[in-house]
Amino acid sequence: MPTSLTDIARRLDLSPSTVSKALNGYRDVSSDTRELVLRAALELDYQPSSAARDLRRGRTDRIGLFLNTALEYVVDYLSGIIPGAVRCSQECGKRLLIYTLTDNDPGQLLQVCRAGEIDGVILFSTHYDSHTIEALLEDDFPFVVMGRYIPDERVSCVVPDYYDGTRQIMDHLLGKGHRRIAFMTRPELTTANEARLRGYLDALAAAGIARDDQLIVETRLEPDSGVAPTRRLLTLTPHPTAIVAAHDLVAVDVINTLQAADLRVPQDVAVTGFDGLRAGFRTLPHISTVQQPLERIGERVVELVNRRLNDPAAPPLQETLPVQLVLRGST
Amino acid sequence: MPTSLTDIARRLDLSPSTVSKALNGYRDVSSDTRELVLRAALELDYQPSSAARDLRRGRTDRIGLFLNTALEYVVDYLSGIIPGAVRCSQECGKRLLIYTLTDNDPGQLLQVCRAGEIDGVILFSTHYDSHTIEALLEDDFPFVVMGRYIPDERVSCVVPDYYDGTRQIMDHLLGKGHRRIAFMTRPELTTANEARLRGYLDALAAAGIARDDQLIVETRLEPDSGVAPTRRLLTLTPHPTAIVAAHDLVAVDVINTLQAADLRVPQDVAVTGFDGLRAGFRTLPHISTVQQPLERIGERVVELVNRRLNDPAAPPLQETLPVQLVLRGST
DNA sequence: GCAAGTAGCGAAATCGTTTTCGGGAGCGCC
DNA sequence: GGCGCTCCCGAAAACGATTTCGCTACTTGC
Repeated sequence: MPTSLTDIARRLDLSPSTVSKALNGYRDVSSDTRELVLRAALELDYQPSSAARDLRRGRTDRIGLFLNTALEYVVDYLSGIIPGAVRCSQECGKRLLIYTLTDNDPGQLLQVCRAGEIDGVILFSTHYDSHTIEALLEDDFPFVVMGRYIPDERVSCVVPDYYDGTRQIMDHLLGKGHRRIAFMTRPELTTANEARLRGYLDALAAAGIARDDQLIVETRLEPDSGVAPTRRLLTLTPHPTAIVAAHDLVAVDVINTLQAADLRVPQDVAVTGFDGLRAGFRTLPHISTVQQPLERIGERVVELVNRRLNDPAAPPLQETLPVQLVLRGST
Repeated sequence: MPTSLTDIARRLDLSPSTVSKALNGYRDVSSDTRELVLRAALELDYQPSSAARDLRRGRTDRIGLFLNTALEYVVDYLSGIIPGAVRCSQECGKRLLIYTLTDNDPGQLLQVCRAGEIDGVILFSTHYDSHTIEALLEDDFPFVVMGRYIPDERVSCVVPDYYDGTRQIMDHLLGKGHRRIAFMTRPELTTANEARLRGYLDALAAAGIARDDQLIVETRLEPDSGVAPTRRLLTLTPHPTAIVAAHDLVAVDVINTLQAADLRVPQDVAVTGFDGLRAGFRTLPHISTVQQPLERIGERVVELVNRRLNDPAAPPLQETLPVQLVLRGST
């Protein structure tokens, strides 16, 4: 049995109210008793029951982030996001919790929110779950979507500039003289993929290069998902001289596959990634990529949730954060 | 305002007690009213307030896992552990929460435990924090240590067989004819490192090879931490023909460094990893390693916490799980 | 017809806080 | 001496669930 507030009260022959007020910095308690209370609390390792306190105050000062554990990509990405999110939530006096979904069941997210386990939630699903979002809106529950643009002015989101990032990559490759540039996209029709594809096509058009659908291939988020598409690209004659991968983890597969086929990177084929994950350093050469401001995304996403918590009437915000081309060895 | 139990009671003209009993499967409520209650709960999207319920029941059905976000290694390792832990905790009717420590402050862990936010906790710190463990023992708070053997019969832990794994690696390398085998250890004096070192030395002794301290080098857990030690090993004449890395992420660095020095893996130098992380697939060749039963570790660790929750008198258990040598291209 | 049992429900206590309200003591001021 | 004020403190009502206990009405058994 942990020590409770009444334990301290009994020990000092005070009322629970006074003890509570002493601990919470109310002014109507003498500095002498405050001193006594604080000392006793320290001695007894007192920690207020979070359940009781949450119940009474009607809030938890906790923010949840839901994680789909199935995907390696998610973990790498999150490890970049979390430091910023944690720091920011601490500054806001909140705690960041990561919930692990079993079977990626979005129903659990709604359960947790409705049960009041958390005050707000950060959505980072790899699939756009419109039902969940609709339910959260209906419940008027604070949430922010991360890494995915949601075309709905009622929902806040923080996304990197996919379009600009892709154009920067393309301009870089075109500047190096590449003309046959392959593009790897993902099968899902998200606004992110759409923005990247648009960046690719616009850049080609601006350079006066005709679109060649054979050079546009799909990859998934699973491990080794970049291998097969790369092999397919190599069967083309002439094969592309540059491959724009959907993200860094795919780029790793691409480079490994190319090197296994005795092609040199970047001399024979240049490769680019996206996101700026740490995986980009795990190949030789290191991967040229578009660095997302991961920490900053983490910060902003928590800030937006927090803003909404402090002011329920705060209007939703849709933020696009600038990205940066990082040239390493693969181009 | 989410719907509460009394909302349902008012709507159906019942008492809160009856509604609660209907929802919780008590038998002293007619099937008719039960039906009504369940229907109403569904219609109103009712979810019991977790704070109120936790407070009244004196438990939360939540298990916490504390994460030090600073280290890449931790994230990779955890992504292997989590699926098993999540599945098992769901089967036990618990939820697994990941807490993010700010500044890796162990005080926060005690706060969370004492506040009753969770019923039990899984410890996975990269530093052995004896004060935290002592405090948890004193509070009689359920916890299990993961991936680290704690020489104290009062604490439960689940660890892979570091000694056997290292011996398997060594026997494999010795069988291939290697005689100059370098060993990378970590600076901390943990039982895990000690077991690995012992495995290395015992294997050498069994093969009648003299210990050479120049071949034993230290690495840290940070990115690129394998680069410098590898370079140092290459200055030796003759340089080692095999390098036993502390874990897979270091092995990646080792391989990259070797290849950058125009040495072929495994023809010129063989390399082994440890743990069986996904990073082992991100090099060419893939890394020969010792596969930890990651999912199983996740399962067991949750099971041990759960066992302790169901039976407070259950004696602590210290489990060593078998590991498996996985040969890929790097040896 | 009566005692005993059962089914179905509600009243009320409880978990440990927070917060409002009021009250007594002490003081200064006119 | 009365009035108003400040300073401390405690009583008590919440928050929303769970759970014990008791009550009524009805059935059953003899």
